[in-house]
Amino acid sequence: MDFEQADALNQAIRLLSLRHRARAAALLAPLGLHPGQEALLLELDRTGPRIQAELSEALGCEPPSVTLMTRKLEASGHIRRKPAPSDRRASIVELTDSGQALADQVKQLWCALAEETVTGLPAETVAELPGILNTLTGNVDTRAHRHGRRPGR
Amino acid sequence: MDFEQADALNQAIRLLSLRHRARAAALLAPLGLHPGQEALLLELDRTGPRIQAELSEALGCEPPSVTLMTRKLEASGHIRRKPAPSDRRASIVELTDSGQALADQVKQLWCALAEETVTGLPAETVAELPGILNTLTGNVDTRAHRHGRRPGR
DNA sequence: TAAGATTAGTTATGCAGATAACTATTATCC
DNA sequence: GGATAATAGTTATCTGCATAACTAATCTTA
Repeated sequence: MDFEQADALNQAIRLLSLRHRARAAALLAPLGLHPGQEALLLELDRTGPRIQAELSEALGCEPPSVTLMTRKLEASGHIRRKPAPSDRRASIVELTDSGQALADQVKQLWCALAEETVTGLPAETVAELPGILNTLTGNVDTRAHRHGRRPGR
Repeated sequence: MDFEQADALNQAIRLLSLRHRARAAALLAPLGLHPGQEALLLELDRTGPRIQAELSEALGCEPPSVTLMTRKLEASGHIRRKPAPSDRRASIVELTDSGQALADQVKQLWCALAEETVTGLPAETVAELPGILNTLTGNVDTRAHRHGRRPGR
């Protein structure tokens, strides 16, 4: 692959990251959320209470990041942490009522953001897009090989 | 669009951002670069000396970010700043010899990263990918409307 | 030309996310 | 059982990028 193509791709990914995150931030701000926190709420909404190590794995970020996210969401009353009965090292994270309500709002925003994002693309392309992006992610994922987890999808 | 699809898309973009950036960071680290800095070097390599305001526009990040990037790259000797003759507010940024050499190395890395990223995708999809991603970026770009610049592409 | 608006750049501060180094607990294996 | 390894979580510190507030220079215009 020549440099022109490579740069077009890498730069496109970089810019999409910046702009999609910025747009998400703008949409989440009225809810009092910063980008990244919504992922934790959605994950808890999807699968129920989890310990932080599982959240770290599911969100694709490192344990110290989860520590900070949970601390802030706990401080704002959207999640609760309680000790895991079977393992005194672990703490279980779950949504509070306010967190559940917030997650429901985020889900609506999330739909609006996704629709806005794919505006103007043919439905067929839209349908393929998550799979394509997951392939790209899996190709550059150095994380998947660390804990015996197989690459994305 | 229902939440499942929307979340699949938003999450895929978020994860691709994290992993592509992390992979870039791993590749750039041996050159002594942090992710983001390579974009500035490549831009200067592409178009020659620019003032910071132009770099801010081209890189898609805000002026204070450019201030910090240029300061660090100047400290490491890869770029040089000189006053603009026609505008005493502006400073012109250009590559040093070491910066030019570094940019050439980055260009090679960039090709390797792009090829790694699209592994396993059909060539036709790869060819369409930058355009698709730029469309997505343009759709969520709140920046383009600020300085009379038309969206993406 | 003098007043106001715009633009280039910086500083201060806040956030997300990373790694490194550490504690406390649990698992493994001789 | 007891030493060792692995795991859950935290703290400290680093990065990039953001906004807000500011200075200095240039442009506009009345």
